[in-house]
Amino acid sequence: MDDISNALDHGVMPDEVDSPVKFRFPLLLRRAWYGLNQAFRRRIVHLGITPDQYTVLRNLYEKHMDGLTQKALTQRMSSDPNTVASLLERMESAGLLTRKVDDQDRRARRIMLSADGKKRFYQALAIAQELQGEVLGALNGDDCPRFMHELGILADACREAADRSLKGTKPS
Amino acid sequence: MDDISNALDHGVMPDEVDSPVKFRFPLLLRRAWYGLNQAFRRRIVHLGITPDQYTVLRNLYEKHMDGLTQKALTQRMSSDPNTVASLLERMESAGLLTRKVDDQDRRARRIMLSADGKKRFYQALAIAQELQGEVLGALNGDDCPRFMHELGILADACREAADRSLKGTKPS
DNA sequence: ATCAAATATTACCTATACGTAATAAATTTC
DNA sequence: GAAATTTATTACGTATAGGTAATATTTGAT
Repeated sequence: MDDISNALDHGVMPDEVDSPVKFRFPLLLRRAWYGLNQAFRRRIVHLGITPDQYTVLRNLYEKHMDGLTQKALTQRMSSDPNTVASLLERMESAGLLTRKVDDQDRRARRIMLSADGKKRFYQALAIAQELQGEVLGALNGDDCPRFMHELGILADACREAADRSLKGTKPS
Repeated sequence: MDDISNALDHGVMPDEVDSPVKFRFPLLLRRAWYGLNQAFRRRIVHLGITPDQYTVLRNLYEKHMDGLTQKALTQRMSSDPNTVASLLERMESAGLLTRKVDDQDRRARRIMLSADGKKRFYQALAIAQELQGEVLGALNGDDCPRFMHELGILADACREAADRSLKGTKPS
């Protein structure tokens, strides 16, 4: 252990030298994600919903005819069943949506947008689009599609790494 | 209100048409961030630390001579004073670091890495670098620097939007 | 020097993230 | 076709995000 310790102590500051702060993926991702969320949260607080709740509303809106099960919503949100369950519980109490046992599969709950949820979604949608415009405006318009494509590749790589890390540490 | 409702109801599915899921910045960011965190969390759980705690350790390590105040750490982590306070409280209890009143400013607390914190940081660092390699490997090596540069621009834009959203909604 | 304004942190609260275990219903197996 | 397995959800616990208010200190203005 002291070998490593000593080596690093008077050696390089790992990743501080070969990857300056401005180019570290995790740091940049963190900054972007928290910044975007904070901005959005502050702009929709008067609507009585949070960024995550907006994400739920949006997913439900895009499937407003037949709704979604919690499982399906969990996947679309890149989230977790436990998180989604308590999130939906709060949203149901707030009257934003309804939950009823699914007809085909009585284990599942089918979630549906309420009229009030729909109304609040519309208001938040306009704010979200305005914010998205402000943020993406910082990037050269021509670079945007390629950037999003590459971010998608990295996002998939992250998810795959997470899945691999579940069972035998790294079963390839 | 029904105007908007009707317009959207048989009009386009906003952003579902003009921005397919695979190109929505917030969705991709969310997927990448949660995926990366989950992967890292699962790989370091045996060290008894979380991804956020690793971020603290790393920041302290890079300043291991004189430590950091909570305020400084908060900024470097793109985080929040409240969050950092409770995070450090847990880490101090776990023996990963020490907190003592700052000599120059007795309002502030100076945080310093403990020997054990340093040891666990080294172990997590190797895992972090391995993971980073796996994820970034999905991207063409030549595209990486430009991508990081653009992500940095967007991250800054997100933070600025958050700051603007604090006071008068959008004071420019 | 003294009182007001700014600042670092803590205390307390609600919303998430996510791990583990329990439950119930659907699916597979022998 | 009943038992074993898988799957959707809930229950419960710890960690983090971040808002508001209280506290202690430092700074700035008079």
